[in-house]
Amino acid sequence: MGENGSRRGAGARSPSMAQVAERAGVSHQTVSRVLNDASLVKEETRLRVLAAIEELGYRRNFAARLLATNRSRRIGMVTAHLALHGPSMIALGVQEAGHAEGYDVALVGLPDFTAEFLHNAVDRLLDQAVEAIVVAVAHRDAAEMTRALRLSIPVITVQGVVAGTPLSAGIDQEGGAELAVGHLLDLGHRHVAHVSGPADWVEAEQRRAGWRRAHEVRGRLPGPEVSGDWSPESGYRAGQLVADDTDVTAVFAGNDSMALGLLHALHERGRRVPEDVSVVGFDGLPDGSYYWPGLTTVHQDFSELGRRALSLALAAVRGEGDATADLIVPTLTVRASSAAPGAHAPGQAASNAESGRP
Amino acid sequence: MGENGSRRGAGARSPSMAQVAERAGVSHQTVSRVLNDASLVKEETRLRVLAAIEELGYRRNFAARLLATNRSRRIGMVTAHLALHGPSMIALGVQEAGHAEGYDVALVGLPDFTAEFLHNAVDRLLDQAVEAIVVAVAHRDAAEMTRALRLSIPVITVQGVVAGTPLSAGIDQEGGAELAVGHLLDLGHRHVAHVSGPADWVEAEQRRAGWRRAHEVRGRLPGPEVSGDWSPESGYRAGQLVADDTDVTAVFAGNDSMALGLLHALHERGRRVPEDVSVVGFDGLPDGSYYWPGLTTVHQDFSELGRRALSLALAAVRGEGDATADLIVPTLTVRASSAAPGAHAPGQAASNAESGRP
DNA sequence: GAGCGGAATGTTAGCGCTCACACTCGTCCC
DNA sequence: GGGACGAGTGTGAGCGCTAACATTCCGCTC
Repeated sequence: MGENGSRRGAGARSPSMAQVAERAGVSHQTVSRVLNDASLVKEETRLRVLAAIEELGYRRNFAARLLATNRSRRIGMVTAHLALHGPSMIALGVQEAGHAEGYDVALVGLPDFTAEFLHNAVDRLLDQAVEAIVVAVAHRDAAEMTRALRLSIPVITVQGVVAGTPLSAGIDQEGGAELAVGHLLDLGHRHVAHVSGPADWVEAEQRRAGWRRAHEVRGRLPGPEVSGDWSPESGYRAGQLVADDTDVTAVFAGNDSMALGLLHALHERGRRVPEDVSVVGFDGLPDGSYYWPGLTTVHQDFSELGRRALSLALAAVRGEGDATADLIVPTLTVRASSAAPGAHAPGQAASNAESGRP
Repeated sequence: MGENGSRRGAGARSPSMAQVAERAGVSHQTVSRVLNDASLVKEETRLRVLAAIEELGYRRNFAARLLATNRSRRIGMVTAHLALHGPSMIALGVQEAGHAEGYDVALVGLPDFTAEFLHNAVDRLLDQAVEAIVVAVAHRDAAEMTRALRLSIPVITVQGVVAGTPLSAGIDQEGGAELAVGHLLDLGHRHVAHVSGPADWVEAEQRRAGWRRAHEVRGRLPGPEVSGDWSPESGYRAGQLVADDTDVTAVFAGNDSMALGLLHALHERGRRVPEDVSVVGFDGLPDGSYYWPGLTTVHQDFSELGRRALSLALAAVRGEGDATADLIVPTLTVRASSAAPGAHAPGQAASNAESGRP
């Protein structure tokens, strides 16, 4: 019984090209042609084939196609901290841009950044025959570790990149930090304290450099530095120190999360923001404008970063050489958490200086 | 020149099983056996094959294997709002659990929830021959829309599920909400206001139901209700209304983000939290404990949810029927934002009632 | 009406793997 | 000492597709 012996495999096989061909009364190759370069097929035949495809609910078998062509049209992406704003936006950007180019993007999220996880992730992607891999891990070692794998496909790094590195796309961290700190200094603060990120992150180092540079170009000495680990908790601890030092009137936090913890500590110790202490963050988290008070921050365009990374990947796949994307210039979003030193609370507007929304 | 004519395909082909076989002096089938059920191969041969694999840097061709077996060992997952805490944690949970079971997880993030995007995403996954699809989209229509596709593979829904629906895993939203609101009522608040989520989200409805129920079982009438859309902005607007109504001493926000906006509005209007108004959220965002004041919230175990979804998927793939996972019971995390009505500010501890950390 | 050329289609041979089955050995038993 | 047996291995076909080549068909020219 039944029309098909289907002696092996798991689930029932879906209709094959041959079946479509039979139904349309043509050869399987004509079906293939319709699906690929329809140009050489007579319109009438084409329609007949298309109808057969429709009727059978045929869909091209990816595995067979890949086996025959050896081209997966798939890009791999590995990212740690998928739960964070930046990485997930980058991933989304890469995916969208990939789809627009007819590429599929295989995303692997690392539960944590270790050599082993990275190895596994890459392994998994290679199994999927990806044509290039985008690594969005900001750890200092990540880029090196990935290159150390000596893959035969292009590897694009994003985040934690040094300007000019081939096959990398990044955001100008130092410039962004300088922008933020300059803003505070120009408001009249004598110097600015810094809560830095972990030393083994390239970006932490770059933001720190921008902080120092902003002081330098104005002929000032930088304020005190406290080291954190990106977490709100570390920002909170830093805030406790800062709150006790009345010499500090402005703080540049290495990211928005630490700024959040910092604000918490300042409130707890009764220091007013921005009247007593101004705070500026980095990242542009969407929630930042609802922190108390609304957080002045440096906004990074992560989606754009993802898009650039993907186009680098494609260029490399097409053998167009190892290009580098220009660094993306971040922008400063001024809200209520930064003001001139000793400024009066400007009423309700204290909450958030952004126009339009709260 | 060269040892291989390699007349087609893109990049150079990697070594094949046949080449490994030749090098090891065995048949390709023996190599296959070593890779699969090593049991039937003599130890000595096995080692020889393994050595050849190592030397050649051989890796099994996934496409060929898939073509022959018709089993991809791949699960698809589609999620909207990948940038949000919940969805990304679920995705991570699914991925991890999948890997542990030897399955690969293909993740597609929807830039937005529309029928077209969903369609595309599913199409993409089908191309990859996934054996099941986990849909983590909480929109009311999502589950229906996905089922309407009449796929021949199992579809597991997660988020926005109704208890008892086959092939679904979820968190007890109503129970969680009841827990939160009960906490406020038991602190002595006469009634609790609610900032609800969008009406077309199942979860918004369920949390709302829990809010009502908590009042009901205590013989109270619920407080006023304001509708929001999950965003901090909508929470902020709701907060402006709540702040003007001194009758409101406690608010249950549909999620933590809205709670954040709500807090912002209350501060702006000079209403103290928790002395004048208590606030409780829902989600358990990691940042919540650093909001000002630390946010009492309902904590959901998203990773566990992801894990359960995956195991349902595997069970379905193995034809073990359309099971349902028990609803996960969320827990209440009490912090400084909730207190008895009219309570005095308990000094520094006001910031956060959690023990151990700030 | 033979011959030609290009458009349209068909035929065949793999891509690298797994599955089903065939085969070759020793070993053991009656 | 011949046959049964099982451990270990080899052989051939086929999964569904594409690439290269072969073939047919048709309208045209001279």
